[in-house]
Amino acid sequence: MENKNVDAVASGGTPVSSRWNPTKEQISMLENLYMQGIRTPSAEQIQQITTGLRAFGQIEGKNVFYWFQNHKARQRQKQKQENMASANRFHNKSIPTTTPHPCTNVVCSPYYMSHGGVVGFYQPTQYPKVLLPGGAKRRPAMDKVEKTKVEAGGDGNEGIMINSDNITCDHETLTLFPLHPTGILESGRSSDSFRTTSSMAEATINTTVAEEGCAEQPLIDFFGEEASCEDE
Amino acid sequence: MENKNVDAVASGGTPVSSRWNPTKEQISMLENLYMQGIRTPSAEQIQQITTGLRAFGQIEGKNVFYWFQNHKARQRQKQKQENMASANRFHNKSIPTTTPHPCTNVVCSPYYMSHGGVVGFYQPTQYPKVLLPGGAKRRPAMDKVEKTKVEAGGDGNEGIMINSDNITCDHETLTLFPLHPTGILESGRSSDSFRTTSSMAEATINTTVAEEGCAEQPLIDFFGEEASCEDE
DNA sequence: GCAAATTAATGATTTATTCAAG
DNA sequence: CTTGAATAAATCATTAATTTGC
Repeated sequence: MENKNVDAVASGGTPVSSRWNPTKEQISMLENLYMQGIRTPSAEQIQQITTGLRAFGQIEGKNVFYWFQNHKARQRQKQKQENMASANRFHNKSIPTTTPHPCTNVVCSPYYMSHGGVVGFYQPTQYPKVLLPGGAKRRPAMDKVEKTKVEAGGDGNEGIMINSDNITCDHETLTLFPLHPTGILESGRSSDSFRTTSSMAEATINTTVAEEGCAEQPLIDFFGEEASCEDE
Repeated sequence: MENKNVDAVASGGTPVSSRWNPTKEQISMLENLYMQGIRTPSAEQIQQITTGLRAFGQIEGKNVFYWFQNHKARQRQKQKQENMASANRFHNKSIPTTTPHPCTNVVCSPYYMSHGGVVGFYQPTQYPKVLLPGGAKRRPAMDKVEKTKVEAGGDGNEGIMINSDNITCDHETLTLFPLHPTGILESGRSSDSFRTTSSMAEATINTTVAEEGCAEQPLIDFFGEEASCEDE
């Protein structure tokens, strides 16, 4: 009963599970990461998380990605329902089945981390919720700072920024999963224009194709040139 | 005047363009593909298209993915506006600023290809639009074709299926971009459970990291184990 | 004619919704 | 019913068109 997800690609070579079945440990760790404030992990983070969690069972990057997406969304809607319910308790009006515009400004959890870094497994009872007032944009980054010449010479301190909705991690050492407190990772600068979850859309398919050399490739090949199978 | 997008990574070494700037040829080809019915290319297709279009300039898989997403969405909303406008001309009622539910069932263009295959650059004047009746599901592709044992040995004829919303490409040889009519590609079996745009969420980051061996990796490393940098 | 300012297009992300497996 | 997976809608942000003042 422990080993919930059988490896699924066992003997026959045919995968018997079409979708990821997370292990207890995996879920626990993902939840922990979420608790630490990670809502939309960057590509690198996804990669790291995946690599880490792979020790506990079959997992891919997209699983991590989807997990965060879904968890965030569902936590939010749960929150929203709770909010609506409590508001309803106050006003005692019947909720119309088609919710008109139930204040969509509520975000889930900025979740200020404790200053030190290592947070571990502690469970906060409640996430601080913030109601953005009407005119609050979602991404405070670079509002209109002279677009034409951005690199004029400002502080080169944009750092990692984690980019989630409004995570305010103002220190650069984000200990994502300090099981061992020895992990002193220094989240260096990503040194690229990527910052958000461009983990998706990288179109890598390295799971599907790119398995057996050239023989599996020619699906489109619309140029009709001598399909050189060697991408680059 | 002609060469609109300069290479942008020319001499200085600093990339001055943060986002993809498609070439005229690239756009033309993408539009052509779209016209042929491709709306949500599969991972393999994205890969192929990207490889093909790379001959005309810097391009990545995610660019292709995003292009199709955006183009589809914007074609759709353009259609919707047109429909709304014409309906408005009939009824002569003031449009409420918040459109109630203006028949969202309209899809853009199934676009039956000509039987031969080679279509080339010809431009149809108008796309045949179809109105799905109410109960049309969104994903007709591979309704329940036993994912658990994909390669069991059934008819290896699932082909590419294009999987868009309701593209009805019932023949397997979809010449995507027959500049040279010599491209007789046989759309082989994809042989995996992937079919839709799982091109996203693959979390590959091979653009951002994975550039300089091990030194760039340790961002998360949450397990604190001897970060072996070799994923597998 | 040209560069700064403004607007329009559109590439890139995030969020919401939906489908279906377990 | 829960939740992984996928897609569509909404939104943000950057680049090209364009206008405008000189």
